[in-house]
Parts: sequence; C-alpha cells; structure tokens
Amino acid sequence: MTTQNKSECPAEGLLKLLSGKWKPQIFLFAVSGPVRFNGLLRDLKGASKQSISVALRELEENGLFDKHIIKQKPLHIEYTLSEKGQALVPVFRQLELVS
Amino acid sequence: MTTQNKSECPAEGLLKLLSGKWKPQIFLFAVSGPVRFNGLLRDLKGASKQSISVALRELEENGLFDKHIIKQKPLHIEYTLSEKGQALVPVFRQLELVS
DNA sequence: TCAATTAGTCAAAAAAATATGACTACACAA
DNA sequence: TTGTGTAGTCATATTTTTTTGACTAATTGA
Repeated sequence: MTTQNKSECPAEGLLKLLSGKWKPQIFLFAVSGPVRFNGLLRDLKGASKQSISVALRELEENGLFDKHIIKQKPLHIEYTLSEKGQALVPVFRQLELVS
Repeated sequence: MTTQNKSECPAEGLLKLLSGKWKPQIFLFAVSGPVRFNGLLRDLKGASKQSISVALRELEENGLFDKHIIKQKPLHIEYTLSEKGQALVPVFRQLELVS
C-alpha cells in the first residue's frame, strides 16, 4: 500500500467495479438469466476474451456474480447474479431515471 | 461515430461519468456544499490541476454540477450540485448499502 | 510595484485499462 | 484421431486515463 487512502466515498469501489468496459452490459445480460463466457464473447461485439474473462472474474471476486460449474450434459460454467448483485438492480433502475 | 453502439445499458454513461478518478470524492464534497477548484486541489491529496479541471468540466457538461461565477469580494467560481446531481445522492446512498 | 490567490490551459510523460493473437486443456461426436 | 465446443491464460501491443510541470491571466493586498 502507498501512504493510505484516507476518507473516500463509500460507493467508490462499487462504481469503479461496475463502470469498467463491458461490465454494465454483462450485468444487464445477467439480469435476464445466467451468462456464459462464450455466449458473451458472441454477443458483445468487439469484446475480447481477455476483457470478458477479467470482467467476469472481478464481478465474481467482488461478490456480485456467482460462478457455477454445471456438470450436466454439455459441461459448462454459468455466472449468475448473487444476492448482492440482485440488490444492485434497483439501483441501476434509479440511475436510469436520473439520466 | 464508429459503426454505432447498439443496445447498451442505460446507466452506462452515468456510471462512466461518476467513476473517473476523483469524481466520487468531488461529488461527495459537493453534497456538503459548494466546491472550488483550488479548494479541491488542496483537499484531494495527489490530485492534479488537470484531473480536477477535467472532472469539474465533465460533471458540469453532463448537468450534474452547476458552475457559478461569484462576483463578490474575492471573486471566485463555485460548483454546486444541480437538480440532477441532487437526484443522484439517494442513489449513492443505496449503493453504499450494497457494499 | 511586488507577491499571492484565484482558476485555469497545454504538451508531454507515465500509468492503467483493453485488445490481439497464440496457445492450453478437457469433453464429446464422427 | 480429427474436429468442435467448452473456458480460459499469457505476453505483447494499442488505447485511454491520469499526472507532471510549465505557463497564462485577472484580481487583491501590501
């Protein structure tokens, strides 16, 4: 750590987390249902594997998404909104109203 | 414009605007009262003139802050939350609750 | 008139975020 | 055993954001 970040806006971390490139879109997709790596790669025109990978990891590490390994038939991984993630949905809606 | 940005999360622009470096802190200060360029330069340890200048301009251009030229005694400029800016305060509070 | 305070701008450098393209590894079907 | 789909990683560009430091310009106090 540097010298220490005194004060700070409490919402800052969350704002940063949610504003990265592709994050809002990924979040929006996730509101409608589970999201998958390759699906996003197809749907988000212009997004790279790397970006999607990083976005999903960060969203998961910060507890907004849950990562589920589905051992069924095709064997794949699903990302879904966690409870904390769900709690953000109304905040997003409010944000839209302000725009 | 490039090819065109189809879809998009409606809150995306606002998220981007608010998540830039120093922006959340500046916003937080503004909730307590008018903010000024040199005041922020003093209070935000590590922030550069440039960053503050850009942040204030962007917040103003996007209608979150109002810029007032105070012709009184010391003659200075004050930035205050606009109505739209005020409308964001409860959103920030909600955001804090989620964290 | 000299120095400080106000509020910036500008070009260039440094740092951080994203994209590119190659590569890995497992499962399944033909 | 070759090919397809799954889900990535990694090193290296490229792009964007932020910082640095020099400079401007008007106002005020001494």
